[in-house]
Amino acid sequence: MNCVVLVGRLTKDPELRYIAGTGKPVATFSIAVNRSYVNKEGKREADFFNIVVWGKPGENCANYLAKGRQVAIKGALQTRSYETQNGDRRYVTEVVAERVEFLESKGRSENQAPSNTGFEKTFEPVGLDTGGFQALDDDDIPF
Amino acid sequence: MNCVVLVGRLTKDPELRYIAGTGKPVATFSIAVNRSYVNKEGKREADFFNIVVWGKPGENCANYLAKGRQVAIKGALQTRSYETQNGDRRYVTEVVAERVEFLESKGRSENQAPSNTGFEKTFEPVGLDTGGFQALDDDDIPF
Amino acid sequence: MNCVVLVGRLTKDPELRYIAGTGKPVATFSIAVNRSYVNKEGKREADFFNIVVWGKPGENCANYLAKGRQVAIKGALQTRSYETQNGDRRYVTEVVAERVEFLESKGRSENQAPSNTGFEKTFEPVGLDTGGFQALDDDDIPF
Amino acid sequence: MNCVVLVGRLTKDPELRYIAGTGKPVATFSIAVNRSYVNKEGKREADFFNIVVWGKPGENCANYLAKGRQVAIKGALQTRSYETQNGDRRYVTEVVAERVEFLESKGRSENQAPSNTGFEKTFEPVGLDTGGFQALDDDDIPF
DNA sequence: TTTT
DNA sequence: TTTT
Repeated sequence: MNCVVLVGRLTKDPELRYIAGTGKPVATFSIAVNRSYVNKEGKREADFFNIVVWGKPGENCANYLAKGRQVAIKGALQTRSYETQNGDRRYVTEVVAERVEFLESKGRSENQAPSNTGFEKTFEPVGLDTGGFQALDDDDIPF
Repeated sequence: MNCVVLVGRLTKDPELRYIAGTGKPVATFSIAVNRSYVNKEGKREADFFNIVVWGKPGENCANYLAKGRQVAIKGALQTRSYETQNGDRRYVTEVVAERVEFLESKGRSENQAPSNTGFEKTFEPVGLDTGGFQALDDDDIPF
Repeated sequence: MNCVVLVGRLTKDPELRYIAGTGKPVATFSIAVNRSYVNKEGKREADFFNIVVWGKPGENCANYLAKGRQVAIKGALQTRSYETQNGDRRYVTEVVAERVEFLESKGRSENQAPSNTGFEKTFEPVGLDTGGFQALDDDDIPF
Repeated sequence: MNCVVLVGRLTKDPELRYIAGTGKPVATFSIAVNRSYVNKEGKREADFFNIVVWGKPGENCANYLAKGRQVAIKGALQTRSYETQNGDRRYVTEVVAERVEFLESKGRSENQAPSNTGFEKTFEPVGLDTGGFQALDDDDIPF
């Protein structure tokens, strides 16, 4: 059992890639999630998480999301390791999203999805298409 | 909003530390969580996550858990950064457990909690005492 | 292990009550959560859930939330039974919220929290004070 | 966003039905989830939830699960209404499972899955086949 | 109507 | 650096 739910805001625009060979789309972005408590200086900090979205939903994220947009994400925590240029192994934890819901943003208006996407009206949450969970090759690391 | 639920097995015995200054206990361990799908070779892989448990529940983990034990964990994902000896910043993602439930293990009997803890009978799940969520200092990194 | 996370909108204003004897505050309201899929008529339906929030966070909900506001809720599923006037037992499932985050609403402006609450600026998510999980007496049923 | 994770034990054997028309299988059962806290008499109570599992995973539940077995369930909360014989509308909340993992039971041995299912060895968690989320007709109520 |  |  492995379940993660996060609500946060994109720290920059999503990146969309297509896996060599299969052509499978994968979007990656990171979100800032405000902590529920404040630190000793009385400030609310945030945590930053890398999100991976496979398939058509990934394309939807790339098309409709942008820096500053608020999203609700459900998925699974995943660890991945890769080799650095100096040959040692590094470990990364990321969230493979099974579902991404676009919440209202009202952030900086320059970051808004263009109104002609019809997004604000249709409110189309994206679900991950089946079979979306699979490993990236080492030479296919999205971050 | 930041919520993680995992079910997995300890990869080794928990480590218990006490924060310098406050004396606050903190247990750390990592768990293996089997993936829900199999890889191209038809094998079920696992993900490995670092778990942090503060306070009395952390002490309970240190006392009653051991390598191989199965647990259900609820908590929040957290990122932490630290400086390496060569001066660059490294980021770690871990799960700060708000609740740890001990599931039946029946693993290798040498790893079992001793029966005189009464654990098997009373089934005492541990809850995190309040206020347990706070940052570790850089010189207090548990991993 | 018992964990629920929901994002939805209040179907009406919260109700605040104080438990006889202890004086403990408890807020109750229900939220509409849009389903992730559409029905055979191509419409997106919603599910409606009863939410219970104990203590100071319950008072915060009563003070700052109103019909139409969007919230993210983390809590535990709970069943409760009560006797109807004709003497048979009825069962209710509700979500006891451990945490309620106020998301931006921008709904109907009459439903907005008054701007002088400072809510929009300070973004003060509420966490449940400890010990908040306990049973209502039969004569203290909030719904 | 609508996410539930539960760990509990079946209160009786699952029931398997096939929807009239489509022939789609659906398993239903209820589980007892122990609360994380004890009541004023110092006893740990439980909550009872109805679980619905569609498709092949539902058949797997019917085949391999039995009263007393421990499971981890991930899914979505759902409300359903039906009309009673005296014509008034009743509301039910249930968990539509998207994933059911069989945990070790070691309960009453008569309730165990027969060892020749290979279940204990292969540990085959069931995932919900895609498209499994849909409404029951009123005349198809599983509970 | 409830499990260990 | 990993568990059953």
